[in-house]
Amino acid sequence: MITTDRYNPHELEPKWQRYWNQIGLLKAREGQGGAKKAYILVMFPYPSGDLHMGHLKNYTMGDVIARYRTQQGYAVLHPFGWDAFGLPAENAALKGGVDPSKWTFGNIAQSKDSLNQMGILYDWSREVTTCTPEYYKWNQWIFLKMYEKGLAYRKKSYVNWDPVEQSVLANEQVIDGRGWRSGALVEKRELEQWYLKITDYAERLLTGLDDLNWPEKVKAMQRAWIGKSQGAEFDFAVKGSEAKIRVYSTRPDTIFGATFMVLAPEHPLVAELTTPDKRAEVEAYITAARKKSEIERQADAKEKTGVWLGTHAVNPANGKEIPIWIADYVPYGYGTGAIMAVPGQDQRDWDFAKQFGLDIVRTVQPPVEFTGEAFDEDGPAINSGFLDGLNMAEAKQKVIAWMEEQGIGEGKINFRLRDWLISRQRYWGTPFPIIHCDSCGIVPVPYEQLPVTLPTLKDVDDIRPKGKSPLAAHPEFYECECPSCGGMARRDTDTMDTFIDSSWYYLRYADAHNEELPFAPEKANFWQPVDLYIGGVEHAILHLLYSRFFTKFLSDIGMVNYDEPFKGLFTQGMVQGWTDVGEVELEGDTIRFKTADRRSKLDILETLTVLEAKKSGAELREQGGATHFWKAATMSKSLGNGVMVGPFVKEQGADIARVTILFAAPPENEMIWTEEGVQGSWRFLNRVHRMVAEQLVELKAQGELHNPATLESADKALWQKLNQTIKKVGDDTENLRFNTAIAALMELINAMADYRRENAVSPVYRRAVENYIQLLAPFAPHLAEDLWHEFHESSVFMSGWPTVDEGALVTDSFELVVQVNGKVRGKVTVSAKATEAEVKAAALEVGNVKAHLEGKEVVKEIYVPKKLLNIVVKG
RNA sequence: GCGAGAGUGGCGGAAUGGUAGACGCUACAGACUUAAAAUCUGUUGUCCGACAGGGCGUGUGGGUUCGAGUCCCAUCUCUCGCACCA
Repeated sequence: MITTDRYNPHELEPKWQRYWNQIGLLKAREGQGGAKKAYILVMFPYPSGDLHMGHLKNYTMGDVIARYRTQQGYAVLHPFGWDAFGLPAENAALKGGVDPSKWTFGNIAQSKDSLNQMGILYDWSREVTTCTPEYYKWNQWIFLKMYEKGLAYRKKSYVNWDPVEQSVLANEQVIDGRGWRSGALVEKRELEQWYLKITDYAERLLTGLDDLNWPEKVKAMQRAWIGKSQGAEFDFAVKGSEAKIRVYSTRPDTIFGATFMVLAPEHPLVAELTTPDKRAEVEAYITAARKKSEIERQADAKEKTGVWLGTHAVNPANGKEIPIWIADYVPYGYGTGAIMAVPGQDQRDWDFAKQFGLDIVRTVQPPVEFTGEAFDEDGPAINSGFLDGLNMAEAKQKVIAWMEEQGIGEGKINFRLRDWLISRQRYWGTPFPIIHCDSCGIVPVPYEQLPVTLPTLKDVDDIRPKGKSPLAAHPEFYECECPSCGGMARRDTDTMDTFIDSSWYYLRYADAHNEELPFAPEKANFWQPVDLYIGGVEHAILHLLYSRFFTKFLSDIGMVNYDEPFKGLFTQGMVQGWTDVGEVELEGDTIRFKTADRRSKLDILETLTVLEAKKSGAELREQGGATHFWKAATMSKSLGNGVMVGPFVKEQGADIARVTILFAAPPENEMIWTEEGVQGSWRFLNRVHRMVAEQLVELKAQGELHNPATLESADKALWQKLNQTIKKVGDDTENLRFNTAIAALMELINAMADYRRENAVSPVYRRAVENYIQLLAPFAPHLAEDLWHEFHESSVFMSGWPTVDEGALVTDSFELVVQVNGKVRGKVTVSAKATEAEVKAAALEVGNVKAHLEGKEVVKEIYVPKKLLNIVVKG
């Protein structure tokens, strides 16, 4: 019941939130709605406590779609959970001595509160928290299944070591040579660790991308990461040795131009191929290379380093002896860790050859105008014996056939993707269900003994990083009986990468409380695949690739009948807030910062000109007699520029926040949260509120709208505008174009206000008001529900989605645009029934058109029915 | 260097090859008010013009077309991602 003329969100919002809980709105029910199901998923977060508007954008978008689909009568699954294992909980424990579990659940409660206050509805009965044994038991189960299939294995190898986290990292977690979380320079260490054989799925992970409704950018990133290349693998004989050096090349056609060879410093043949007089130099180089960080290795690609081993290989194509070098520009992990260097066709080899005075032979003829160094494009082969004259494709084919005939090599496809290293030397994660037994070796924990539970932390000091697993300090955890021989044995004390947790959580939602299996296949199959997955683009490779891998594996063992988890993906833009970067002083045209903290976080130079500042979107503001530098920046805890959900909702309202987020910009763009934007949302919702509140009595007194087809003039126009809006809001919501959907609603309320200036409340107006509330409901659910209950007993979300009266979209007159030579010269309203000749006649009557035709010869007329007439004249 | 995408008012942004700038913000003017806020009305790309109307206008240069923000070619700038992977 509307008790006041004022729109009072903080009074009505809690009321309807309680109501939705009561009626179980958005509780997922398999089979409801016939065959129509919608699985709407947002990437589950790490539970970090209080939320700000930046956190809320994707949840709001998901909620809009979930509510929209509910209104349409779909069976909707809109679940939520917590990616709860991970470092911050350990850090909090180290800092404050809090138990990681307590800390995590405290944060979850706070975050949940923020979500509820925003009116974001989930089926909380399916909530998933990854740090609970009920969940991670199934990480262990899946791991054991992979172990059985040979997809989980142990390997000793050079791994990425994060010296700050004191743990190893997967390749995907090393960004620009630094740990993705700590930002520390990653070192190489040789360790034995658990790996998952994601490389077995490389081809399927690549081809599966084609049919996905994902942003092209994300697909491109995954393709690049998988990095498929076609070429050949073949042997070079070593002079005076039995050893053969195997190389991989995508350009085997250039083999005649191979004038030297390069091995990666870690290559196992290096020692054997080094002559005694070179040994000291070579060993020094290897030691130096190992110490070098990735950053240093990449620092200046032009500046090549390397050492000749003192020996020669034989080019199998022309029998020439070519020197063997080692250099760190050849990565050991890719291909065979050795290359044939063809400086004529490869710039890196060219640079290396120039640096060390090695031979350069072109084997592809560049065009005459070519002025570059190495020529890596197509052209006729030269200096290449039996390949001469052939183009690249022909030469490749021929040389591979020749290699196979000679028995020295064959065609080969290579991937850049490496196996996934999943061991972590951390406490707060899933223990490996593996036992090491001196007599039996590696023994998997039997399924019936799962879960292997994480021991309670006794001493905070255990998790202080010291390079070995904290669980090794817990004999009560690792001491065990070997399931195979019954003797004394030791559990694996590492924990799993937290990305394991997020690789299948979307399947657990389908059956969150199953105690027999990770999920029942038939339940997963009902909901899968996810129809719309919303999250940040920062997960374009890591999480999305791992999840696809897991789904393909689970599909292979018959757990699901889909092998792509996320049919639709949407990557939302960030929310920025105005940020006080710090106090500055002005010297003429130059701004100089007095503080560095936020300035350096935002990568802003210490001094810059006023013009540069303006160009970057910054503003100078006077406050308390000092000048401060303000700039929009992504909301974050560390910058302190987040608009917090709790206080905002209390003072302004959840619907206002939702509309502000949705209307400000297209959802894939970043948006800047501003006070003006909030004002605009308030004005809009207030108008909607008044539209009902101020004429409630008249609205309720109206009868049903019976025969829309007989409407006249203003009524007819309103009916048409209403139906156009129903169509537009529906289409836009389908396509996640919330900003234009809300713009259409604003247009309609403008049209309705115009109608009321000249007309009394009428049945068609009442229908428009009711449909308006239904269209508004996904975006501003509290207000819509409140207004809806003025007219109806049940929820607006159970009221259906308004259908478009196609007949209303057909007009009986239209505005014809008249152009002369493509320029608009007039407009005239014409009956829809008018013939083309009548339309033209009407157009020629327009005064301004007449003037432009004066004394000219009409050459041509183009008529676009019901829209436009273009008269082409000459003279 | 390679890949993906984007350049439109003072700002965020709209425009199935067919009226460029919807909708909102800002600003200005007016109404209401003792006053302010809120609200309502109007104006708001730019230049000429009192109006009618006209010229110019979607990064730049070409092209296709009766007609181009949209399609094609070239070019510049920006954002994001990848980057010694042969």
